[in-house]
Amino acid sequence: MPPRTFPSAIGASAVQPSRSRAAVAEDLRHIPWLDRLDDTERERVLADLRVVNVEPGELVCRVGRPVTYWFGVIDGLLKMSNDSTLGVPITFTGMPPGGWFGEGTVLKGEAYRYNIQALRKSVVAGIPAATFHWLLDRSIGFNRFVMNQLNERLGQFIAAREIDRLTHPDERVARSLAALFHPMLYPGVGEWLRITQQELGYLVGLSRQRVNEALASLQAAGVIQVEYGGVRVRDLVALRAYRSH
DNA sequence: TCATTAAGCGTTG
DNA sequence: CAACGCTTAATGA
Repeated sequence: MPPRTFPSAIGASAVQPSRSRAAVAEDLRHIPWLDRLDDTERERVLADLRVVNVEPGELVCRVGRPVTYWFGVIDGLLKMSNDSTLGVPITFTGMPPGGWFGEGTVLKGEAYRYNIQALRKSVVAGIPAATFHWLLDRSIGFNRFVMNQLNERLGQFIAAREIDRLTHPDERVARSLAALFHPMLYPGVGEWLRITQQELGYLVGLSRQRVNEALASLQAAGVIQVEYGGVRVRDLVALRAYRSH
């Protein structure tokens, strides 16, 4: 069975159940821009919002597909990558909880330029492109959120270029981790990031053993704490600036 | 030679 | 069962 994309995953909600009312209510608390809207705006968003469970490997959106939704990660972990049929598969970034993405594509009304795929069982929300534009046209708070998001992501982009230049695996892991702990882009993460060493390996481009070794170094340096099934930050600034010796 | 990796497998949470 | 640690053989600078 070919991987489903987000709209069809919604359409298949009879097969793959939507979230329960209680679960969705809990999900809403994890949407960082919702409290910037007025009552009218929030009412429309709640009417248009779709929240679905996504299985590991499932595609949330696919390169070349026309834009349909602006997406957010409620729970789980997604990865953004290029189209592997067009060349060497490259993972650009991971998308942890609290992250919203696709606004560049929605703004331009173009086709998606990346594949977004679930690395593990996740919960993904989306609002239709029309709703996104409607919010942009009337909510200053929403505009601020999107503008700030674009700005912060530009910083991530520069950081990613730096990571590419780093040769030492420990430093690459440190910077990549720091990016995932970004408090504004991924407010759902907090201090505790649920990510396996294997998943981190996929994102950074290293093997599981090497990631494990790097995490041990970072823990020895006191910047993180390695725990079962994830990582806890102790010192985000130091993690970002970590140098190996 | 040295660092790194994929794969397998036993252990642990 | 998922995540982790450990071992081994292969790879490449």
